Amino acid sequence: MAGGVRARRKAERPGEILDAAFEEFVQKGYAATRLEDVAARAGVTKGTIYFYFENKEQVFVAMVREFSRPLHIQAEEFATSSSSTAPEFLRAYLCYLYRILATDPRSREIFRLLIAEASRFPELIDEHHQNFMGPVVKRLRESLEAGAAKGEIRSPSILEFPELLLAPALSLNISMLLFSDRRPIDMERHFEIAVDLLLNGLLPRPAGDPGRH
Amino acid sequence: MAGGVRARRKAERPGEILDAAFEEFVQKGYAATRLEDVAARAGVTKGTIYFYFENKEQVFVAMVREFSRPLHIQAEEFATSSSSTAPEFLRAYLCYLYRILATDPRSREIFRLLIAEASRFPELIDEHHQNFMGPVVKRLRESLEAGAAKGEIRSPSILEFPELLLAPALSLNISMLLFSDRRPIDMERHFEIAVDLLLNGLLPRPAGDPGRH
Amino acid sequence: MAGGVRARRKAERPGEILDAAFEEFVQKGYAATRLEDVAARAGVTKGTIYFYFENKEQVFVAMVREFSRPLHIQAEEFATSSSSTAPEFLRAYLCYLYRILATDPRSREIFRLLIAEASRFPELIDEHHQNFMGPVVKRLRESLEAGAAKGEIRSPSILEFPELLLAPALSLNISMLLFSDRRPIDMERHFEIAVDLLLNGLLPRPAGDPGRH
Amino acid sequence: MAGGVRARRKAERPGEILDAAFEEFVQKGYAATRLEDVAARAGVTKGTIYFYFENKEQVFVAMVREFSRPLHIQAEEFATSSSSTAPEFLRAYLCYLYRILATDPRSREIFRLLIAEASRFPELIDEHHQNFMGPVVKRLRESLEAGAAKGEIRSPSILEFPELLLAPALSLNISMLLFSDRRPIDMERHFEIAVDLLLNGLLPRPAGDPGRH
DNA sequence: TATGAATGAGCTTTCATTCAT
DNA sequence: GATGAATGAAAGCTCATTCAT
Repeated sequence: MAGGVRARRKAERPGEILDAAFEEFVQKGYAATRLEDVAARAGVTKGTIYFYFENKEQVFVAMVREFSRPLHIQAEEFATSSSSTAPEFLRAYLCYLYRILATDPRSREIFRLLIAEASRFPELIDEHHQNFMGPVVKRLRESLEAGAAKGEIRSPSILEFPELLLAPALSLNISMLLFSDRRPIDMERHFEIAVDLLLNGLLPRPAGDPGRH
Repeated sequence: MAGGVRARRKAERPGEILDAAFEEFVQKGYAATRLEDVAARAGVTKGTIYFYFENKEQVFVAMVREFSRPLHIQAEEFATSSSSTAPEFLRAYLCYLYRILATDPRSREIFRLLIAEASRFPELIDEHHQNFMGPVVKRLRESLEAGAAKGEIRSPSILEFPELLLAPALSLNISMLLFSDRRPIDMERHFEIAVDLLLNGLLPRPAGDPGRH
Repeated sequence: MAGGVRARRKAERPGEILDAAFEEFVQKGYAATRLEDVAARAGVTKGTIYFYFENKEQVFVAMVREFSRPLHIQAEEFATSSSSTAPEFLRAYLCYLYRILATDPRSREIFRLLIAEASRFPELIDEHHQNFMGPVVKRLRESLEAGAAKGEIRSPSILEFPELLLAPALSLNISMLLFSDRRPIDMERHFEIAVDLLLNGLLPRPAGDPGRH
Repeated sequence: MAGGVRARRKAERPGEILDAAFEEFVQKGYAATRLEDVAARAGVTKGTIYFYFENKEQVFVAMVREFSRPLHIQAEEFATSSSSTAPEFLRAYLCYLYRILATDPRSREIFRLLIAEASRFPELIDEHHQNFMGPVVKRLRESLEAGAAKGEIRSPSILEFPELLLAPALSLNISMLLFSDRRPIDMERHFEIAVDLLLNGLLPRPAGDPGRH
């Protein structure tokens, strides 16, 4: 069919524009990105962008939403996933957070953009909080509560700030943003050490303490 | 004295401009800040800014340097401060980091700006790394090494990423950036819980383990 | 045809802008010309100029090139035109130079601009030298050489500075620049007298003087 | 005496400023010259210039007047100098014009500035015409007339445009402006050839040609 | 006299946005 | 649907000019 290719093209246009927008916004930030460069990268002209999106802000918002969706879905899935013992779950959970915040380039960059442009796009932050941070912290709290009830958690005060468990992954993300090319980081190792630190702490146990297997 | 008022004025002008620049850049980010607004806030006109600074970039750079100086001095002092036992030092150290990254408004905002504008001002990041991050991590590593030698540290692998100890403070900074007004945070409590988490970990000790008081 | 008017418009825009630029630059010089005035004269807005040209310098350069082209073409043609006897050719040649430098308003003004803005646009001078002055002087020298060989030229030392033959036309150009409106000049007459002066000199020959060795 | 140096300084200030202005205006042209650079070169500050001169225009005007004065005086002297035979006078005259227009750097540059900025400073052109061009052309015409009466001049029509005799010197000036660095010019030789060309012309005379109708 | 901080009008340049085709 | 020429509101920056000291 003659119109097939064209129709498919047409259906894909917005996505191609958002892909291009992602690259440009990540590279230069919101204000310094020119819609003309986005268009060029997407292989269209400026006018075409305005056919699909209201204005520059909406391109940014749509792009962030588009690239955040997988995160939101995963967060949702995690929130309803079957739990196991607290230590096991927490390990799996931290692993997931590392992937989102530090390992997977797409997610990592989206997070950076949110941090950098937070004050200009409060509604995006709200969405992110509602769709990602909220479920994640909620699920985290439930697990910690369950663990605390079973005596698997040493100090239940962590329930006041469950997001502290995100800190290492977040910290790694920021480090990569700041010192990106300057020194390579072994993320696998970073993860292992962070898990060990959070679960078992820095200080040794008194003699005779086997810790936990 | 005849020239007193004017001379004093003049000597203070650059500082007043940088104060105004701080407010504006923090509020709107680098690109969205208009130098005219900075001037108005400083009580001068555009031209005056160009009398003291080469261009917008240099205003930003000078401002970040100006507001980073206390940090750099503190970091240097810390790096040469007398140590005590590892647990004691680490607690004091985390307290210091909380003040820098989350509690003191000036330092906190400077840190955010560095994060947000990192890619546009790599030389500022380099400076910050050299003057703040570097000494801090160095001092941290030394303390951890000393502690490990004395058996005060459980797992010496933390020496591979001493900056993990910054993670809670950094995380709090980001949280306040993202969700600032949405919910108030008890930073004192956050600090206590983070210290407890890092030093003693999440998981309980087997029966008979007194941990450490 | 639907797109006709617009397409034609578009194709003509750069030319219209350069026409307007010519008028403004000639009237006020490079530095004192405002691109906004050029735009207004061309019936467009400032932004349109930047759609077709990189910046003010490039507008100037493009304009000079555009208006120099006919000169360069003519110079090239002259350089390859069939010669006749030296006196005949030189007369025709001086006539041509008068047209370029003094009579034709476009060429005359371009020459003035080159003189006035020479230090800011050395590359334009280079081009002009290569495309106009070069061929002209070359052709001139050939003719003088041929004439000298045939004994039609009295003193062959003119070959060291063939451009001396341009002097009257150049001088007239400058006079018109300096005293433009103040007194009208009969250019036809100026030409005749200059030709007579150059070809036959001021002084009478003594009786029986053959004028050549 | 303490005030001596200072008083002398003071008396010299305007001259020093004009010297500096000369260098800057010659180098960059009127519009592109910053009064601040003039001040710096003169070893004073911007404000000082405004103490001695009304504004930028007046600095330029005063400078041109200052540097034109020797020319005007010389022109006046020439206008009243004792004449000799036309050929002798004309040779001396052309020599003088070469010095003014091409050889002496100060005069040469002033002439260029007048050419370049003619349209912005018509009153300077008027002055120059009245004080220099006028007397020179007048004196020239008188000499030519005397020569013609004595039969020393071949074709009296030169009296219609006596300034044609300036053409070689003017042409050399422009050449040096346009192609200054590109090739060195032997000005002595240029002068000799120009004199020969003007006085005796390019073409040989047929035997028995009386040279005047 | 001389200074130089301060001004502000004015210029170049950018770019999101529009719209006739 | 898509184009890209055209717009015009900003914004950065310059610099002649002023004036309190």
